[in-house]
Amino acid sequence: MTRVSQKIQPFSQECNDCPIRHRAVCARCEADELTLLEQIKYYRSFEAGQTVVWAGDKMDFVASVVTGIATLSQTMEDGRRQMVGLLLPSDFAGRPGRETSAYDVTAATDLVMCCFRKKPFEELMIRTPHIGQRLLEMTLDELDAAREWMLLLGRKTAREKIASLICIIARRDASLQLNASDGELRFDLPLTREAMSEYLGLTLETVSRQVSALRKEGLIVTEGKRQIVIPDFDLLLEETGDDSDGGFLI
Amino acid sequence: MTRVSQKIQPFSQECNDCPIRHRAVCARCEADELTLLEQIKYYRSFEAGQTVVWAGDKMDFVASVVTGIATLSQTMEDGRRQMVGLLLPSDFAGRPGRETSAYDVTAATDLVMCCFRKKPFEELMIRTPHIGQRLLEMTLDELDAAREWMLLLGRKTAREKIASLICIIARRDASLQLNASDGELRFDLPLTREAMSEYLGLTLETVSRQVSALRKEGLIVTEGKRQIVIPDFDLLLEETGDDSDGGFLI
DNA sequence: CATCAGGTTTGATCTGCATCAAGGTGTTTC
DNA sequence: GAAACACCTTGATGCAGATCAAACCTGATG
Repeated sequence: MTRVSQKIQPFSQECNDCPIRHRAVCARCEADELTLLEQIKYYRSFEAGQTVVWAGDKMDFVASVVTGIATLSQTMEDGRRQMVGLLLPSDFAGRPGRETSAYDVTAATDLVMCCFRKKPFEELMIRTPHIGQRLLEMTLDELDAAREWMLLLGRKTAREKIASLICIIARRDASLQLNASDGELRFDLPLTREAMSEYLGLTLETVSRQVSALRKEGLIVTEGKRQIVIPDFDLLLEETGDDSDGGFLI
Repeated sequence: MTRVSQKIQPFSQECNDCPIRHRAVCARCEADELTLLEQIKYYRSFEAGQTVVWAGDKMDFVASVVTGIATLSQTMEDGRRQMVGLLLPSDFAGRPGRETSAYDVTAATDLVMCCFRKKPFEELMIRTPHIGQRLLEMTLDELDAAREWMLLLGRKTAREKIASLICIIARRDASLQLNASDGELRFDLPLTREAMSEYLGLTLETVSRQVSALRKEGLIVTEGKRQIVIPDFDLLLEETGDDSDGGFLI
């Protein structure tokens, strides 16, 4: 049993529409709450590259990702960009109690989001406190992920950053698709080199070079454009600089 | 009126012991809730440099900073360290629902914390939902701060990092002490060069050089060891690389 | 007062990543 | 099928910040 499979916490796919992702139990989705959510929800689709909202724009909804990948980014006046959030299916976007978006929200791939109008959602939160509780849990998880990310940005080398990102995606992907066969791990890396560079605080040239380096050393195998195979997850994990156990759980 | 004073959101000093800091209204501290908190709280003092808990250690309390500064840091196997949280008076530490600390918690200065035993605190959270609500609000604020911090770590130059840190401390300090006289701003920078470097993802030599550079250019004035004067806050703000308005609020 | 220790500054040199530049690959469009 | 486009790779060069090293406070201790 490899370290990957140990760490995976599968959660029910059927709950993607629920604004609060469930890690395990779906029964907590009480019927009336779901009915209320039903009434205020609507779907929006975006093509890869499209912007969902710009930083500073009005954002009168909260949403959860159904399929695809969305990113949160900040931009400096001179154009330097840093990704600060990566939203995979079932992840939540938007902040109750805030009028405008603090970040650019962008579709990294084709994207479907399940949106809930903010006002009624906030009212629902007051009526059903366990939505707030779950939101708190999720926010604390995101904060932990952000702090792991800060370590990556502040202290890791380019090589370690790339290895870390691949491991993070692999884990998340595995936990979504439950395709973790021991040893080898195959998945889609659905980010462009540019998106990866924005995630990692590097330039896209450096990303390209380091990916090539890992490929040449056999730590990863690339098939076609975006498909990645990790022959030995533990071996790649050693390149991340992370503590070999404990580690992060994103 | 300078940008500093515009942004300051003073909150009552008397609420330091309350595990949830109040930004404005203190009246929400209902009497019975405070009584319950009274029963499960105790104080702990630490000297500058002491460790409160190590990452991975059992942490059976949550706490808020009464006086002094605490830091959260992560350490890599080879000793590289990155600060991921900076706790000033009234800030909250610890995560309900987690047994062990994910980070090293360290006293950056002499420190007094008001601790609450975790178990009863969690029970209290269930009984009084608005504690959870405020905790959610605070966690969202922390997440925003973490994301601002990620931009700093990933994209800013050493000079911009230093300027940003000084502005952040100045703002927080001003909001605590309400001593914001327009124009000039005087406060304590209570971090060693090493702590600053851990915050910023730099070496302490680089921190020292950049602080000297800002001093030579007159953007800051240092008095004695740790006292800092900012003659013109807006001028320093321009060195941070941040959007001149909007910006971050922590 | 001399010594010491923790923290700070400054200098010299090195290096990892950014920058600038050019070419490659696969996919869409007409 | 050729042109256009989006994305990726690789090479050459430069520089910001790391590293290594030494000296400099300043307050504490005997």
